[in-house]
Amino acid sequence: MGDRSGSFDGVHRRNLARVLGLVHLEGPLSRARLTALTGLNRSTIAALAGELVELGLAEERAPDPTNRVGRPSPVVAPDPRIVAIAVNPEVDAVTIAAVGLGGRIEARERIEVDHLVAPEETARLTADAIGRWRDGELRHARFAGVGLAVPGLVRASDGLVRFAPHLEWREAPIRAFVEEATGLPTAVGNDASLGAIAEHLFGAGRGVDDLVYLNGGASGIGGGLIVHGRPVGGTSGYAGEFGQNRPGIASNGDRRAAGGVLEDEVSRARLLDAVGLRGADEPTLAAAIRSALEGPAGDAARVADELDRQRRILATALANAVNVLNPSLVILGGFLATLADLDPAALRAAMAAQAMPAAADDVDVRVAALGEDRLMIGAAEAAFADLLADPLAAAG
Amino acid sequence: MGDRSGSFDGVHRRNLARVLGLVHLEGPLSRARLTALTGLNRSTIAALAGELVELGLAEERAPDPTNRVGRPSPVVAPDPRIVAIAVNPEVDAVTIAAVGLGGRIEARERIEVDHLVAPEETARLTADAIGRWRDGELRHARFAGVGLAVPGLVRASDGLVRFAPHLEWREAPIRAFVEEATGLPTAVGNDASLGAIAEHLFGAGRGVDDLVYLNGGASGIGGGLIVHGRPVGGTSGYAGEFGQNRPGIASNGDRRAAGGVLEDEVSRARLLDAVGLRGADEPTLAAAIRSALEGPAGDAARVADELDRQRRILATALANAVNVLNPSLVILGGFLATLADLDPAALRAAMAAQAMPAAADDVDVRVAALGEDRLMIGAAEAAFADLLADPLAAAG
DNA sequence: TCGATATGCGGTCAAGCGCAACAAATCCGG
DNA sequence: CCGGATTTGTTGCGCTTGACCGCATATCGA
Repeated sequence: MGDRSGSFDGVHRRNLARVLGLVHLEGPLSRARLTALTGLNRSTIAALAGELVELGLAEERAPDPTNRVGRPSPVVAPDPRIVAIAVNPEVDAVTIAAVGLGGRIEARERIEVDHLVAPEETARLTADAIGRWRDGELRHARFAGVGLAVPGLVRASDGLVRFAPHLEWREAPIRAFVEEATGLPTAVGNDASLGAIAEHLFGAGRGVDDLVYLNGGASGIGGGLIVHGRPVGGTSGYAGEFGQNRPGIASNGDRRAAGGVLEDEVSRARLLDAVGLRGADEPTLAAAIRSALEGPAGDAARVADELDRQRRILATALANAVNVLNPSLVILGGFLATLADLDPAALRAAMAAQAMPAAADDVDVRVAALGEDRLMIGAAEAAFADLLADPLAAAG
Repeated sequence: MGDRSGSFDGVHRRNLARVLGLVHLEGPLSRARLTALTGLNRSTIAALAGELVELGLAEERAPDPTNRVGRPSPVVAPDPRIVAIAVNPEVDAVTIAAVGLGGRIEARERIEVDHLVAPEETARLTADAIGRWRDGELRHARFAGVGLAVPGLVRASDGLVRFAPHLEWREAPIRAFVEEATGLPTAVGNDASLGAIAEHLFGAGRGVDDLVYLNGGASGIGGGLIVHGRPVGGTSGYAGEFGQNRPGIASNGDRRAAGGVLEDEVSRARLLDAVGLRGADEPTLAAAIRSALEGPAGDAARVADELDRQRRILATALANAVNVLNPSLVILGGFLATLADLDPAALRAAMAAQAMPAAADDVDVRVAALGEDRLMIGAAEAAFADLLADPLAAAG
């Protein structure tokens, strides 16, 4: 029963976490604003802020010049020296970044590889990058931990990658490898789930407590859920695998001949195919689709058909999620954002037609906001989680 | 900002709620057991228990005779005089019950009606029942509130029934009606969602923090989710409408000609049809199916086919939910329980075949445990919610 | 009957937050 | 340029609450 939540100690820790969490999420805040946001007393906020400064987690600055009467309030900001290391191994590269407590990317490296990286190699690359930064541009930084965004199934309890098809990792104890190599506490998560967390905290889903996030990548469709303002992991942390779902009803009689799942039907590869590309980044693909739609009639019709087909199937999947979860927001990233952007009204209408009217009325569909920083921010968030949950235990 | 969660007051209230919640959920507990379960000090538990007794929410009894050494510890039990009124309007009857804090049904009435009850009439029937009980068998009871389990879409914020197709209620402010008629604080919820809560707290889902509940009734398929140990309502409280989902992939080419949703394909009416019945309770239906399967070969094959078809479609819907939510348990109630019981292995296998292997491995499929008391218990839980969340505010 | 175990009870202690009074910093109007 | 109004930081005090300690008490087993 080590939680101590019923005791004074618990209150103090919670309040400390609350203040740190606020400056982490909202950026620098005046003490006055913190008293208003937390409901705590001025004197309490002063004490808590002082304690965070002493722990090296926050800093207090001179008040911002404001044009209002009254004594100016000092500004509490996350200590810029606290950073987390975010790592995202992919098929063609490993991206490593140092992310500050405030959410800023302090440093970033994309290490191109000409072979599939093994888990051990990923750990080594991470340790190397940390070493370089420790001696160089981040000489004064304190490294809070490492967060990995892995494109595959990750068991939350021990950070084991059950299966990452494109990296060809199986039952890889990546957390252990990275902790061993770096000496830092490490968190591991599914890339799409971490993307959902990032969008929820800093992106298109700010302040929204119930949302569904779907991301379309080259490797398939992943996603994540936020319920009650908290990320949903499920029992083992596998939650959010929308790509494996089967939307739409099987036509009567046939025993589900085509075993197609969502990510077989709604796929980036099919879009590339339709416009005759072989690998392109998202803007290129979007531009190619747009120009194809305005090109020769035959091509245009074929591309429009494929877009329409994918949009309808995606709409069914979204409608299913909306019926079950009644979210206030659906966020689409990757090529799903492209698909949505090409005709937002059509997607919305198709979804509304298949979801319960009441639930469909509540839901907003938006495009992801964070771009290529998303996974770095999500992974850093995972790395910061312990610190933010209990600053005293993690930094004291 | 009236939550006071950061202050001592907050600690005290939380601890009080914790102790009351434990005796509510687990039944009578010795003070010694409470200290172990909460991690609080002996003296603290003694004080909290005393306070609950003074508030009239609990009672302390002489120690149970135990065969262990040491001084026996007094037993803390929920005060049997505290009751909630649970109401479930249906097409052919309104069921009203008085449920004790311990979860026991203290009184119950099923009022048959020969017409569809209006919301106002439901409120009146509830007030009448309370009046009779107040003067009669529950003379000494304290009524904590009213909980309604409505077979339809309920907006959580104000207890408005958006649409209850079988009752033909539309935009019915049932909460206001019942509060007006009874003078008691009233909570309203969807019947299946409340059933999920009941099964989670007292039934097949005890102690399970991530579960999916699906109930098959005459009117369709409803459900509820528990995530992080908390019921999921969504933005407006509509969450859990699995019946409106479309499982299975549309066969290529055709534009989803059959617009069938889950509850069109997996339905009690079709099962009744298959065995040639016209309305029967669940045991009768189950018996009819079993005997049909052992009857003439032609009939048996037809019934088996229909069972198989429904089972496959249900399995797809379950697999979708398992992929997205990674629950540790799926609970099936109503005719879905019958469907599962007839061949549990087949259902499980069909689900596992369509879900991600890792997620499918984690999940257990069980049949609901509470029977006809389920909705009464769920509705009572909704009525007790305020009291359990903050005993001081609600009873002081 | 006595020792071991476990609990209740009362008192003391420490910790955390709210509160109130005072001081400081800013704006505004004359 | 000055004084009042306003807002907020600072400081010391007091209240509340739960932990801890010592002692009394209750039960069981030898």
